[in-house]
Amino acid sequence: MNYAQLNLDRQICHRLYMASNGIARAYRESLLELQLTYPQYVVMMALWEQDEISIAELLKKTAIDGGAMTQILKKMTDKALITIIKDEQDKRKRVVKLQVKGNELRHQAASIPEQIRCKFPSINEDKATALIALLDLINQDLASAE
Amino acid sequence: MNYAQLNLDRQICHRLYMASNGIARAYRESLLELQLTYPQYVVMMALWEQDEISIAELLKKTAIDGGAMTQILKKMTDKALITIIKDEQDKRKRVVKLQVKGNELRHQAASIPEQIRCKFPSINEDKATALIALLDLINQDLASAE
DNA sequence: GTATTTTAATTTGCACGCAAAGTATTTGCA
DNA sequence: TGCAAATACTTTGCGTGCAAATTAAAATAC
Repeated sequence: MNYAQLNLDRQICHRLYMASNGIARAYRESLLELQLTYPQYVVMMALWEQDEISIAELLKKTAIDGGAMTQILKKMTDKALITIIKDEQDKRKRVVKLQVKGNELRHQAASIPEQIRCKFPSINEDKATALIALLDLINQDLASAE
Repeated sequence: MNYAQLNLDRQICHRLYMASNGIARAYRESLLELQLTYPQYVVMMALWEQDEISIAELLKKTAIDGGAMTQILKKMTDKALITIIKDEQDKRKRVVKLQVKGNELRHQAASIPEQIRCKFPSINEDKATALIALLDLINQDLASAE
């Protein structure tokens, strides 16, 4: 039996695992001053792009797990960053809305992307573009497999 | 204030987040029949490559968190895949050793890499090579930042 | 017009990832 | 020699990802 593939196999997925965890760690440091975790930051980014969207839309935009989202939104509500409004048209839906504090946080967050970029000096614009294209292929394969 | 970067920023890291979670999900399905989680599978792969290594070496090879490793090894010990031996030279160290059942599992695992590869038809050999090179840059940047 | 199915969201239980604190043991240095 | 620092691991508490079960409301079927 040929076991060589068991090594090859680890090449992409394990590197992806390390990179994903590592980047989340890199964010953690910068996000500490915003009192946000990385997934909470992703939710904020989604809301800064488009406010007052339903939880279902937020799940689609962020690719965060539904069960986790409930907890994440609860904590963000506790921090007075957002409020959750019942949709009167469709009573199953709930709409997430930024609070004043949530909008203000955007100013503080503005420097984060640059801080993160500095931590990856090897990734110039061309490499970033190439990496994005490759990751999109993976994510498309994943999406079409569902 | 320019908020455009908040979108750009998400491009790489969020795609990486989705890809990493998605690939782990893809493995979960195949690993179900082996009764292994993905991190447990990574530990097995490391041991199949080199048996009887210390926990510290295993941590280095797998990039798994130390606290998590203790729990993972405990579960793998319960499943009789491995045993943990005290190092007589250095009593702080513990050595992980495959049991018969752990070695046998290698046969079943041999088909996993091919199963996973089939789930990513867009990633041919060239693209895999390119992706690996880019991820290595990210991981190097992360490593040198510590 | 009621029953079935689908959709939206929450809850639960488990497995990590992570930081920080704790416990041994060993190393190194004064 | 003795004591502080480093190393190897474990423990704890929290946040999240995930699957599966649950609840509620809307859409669809019949």
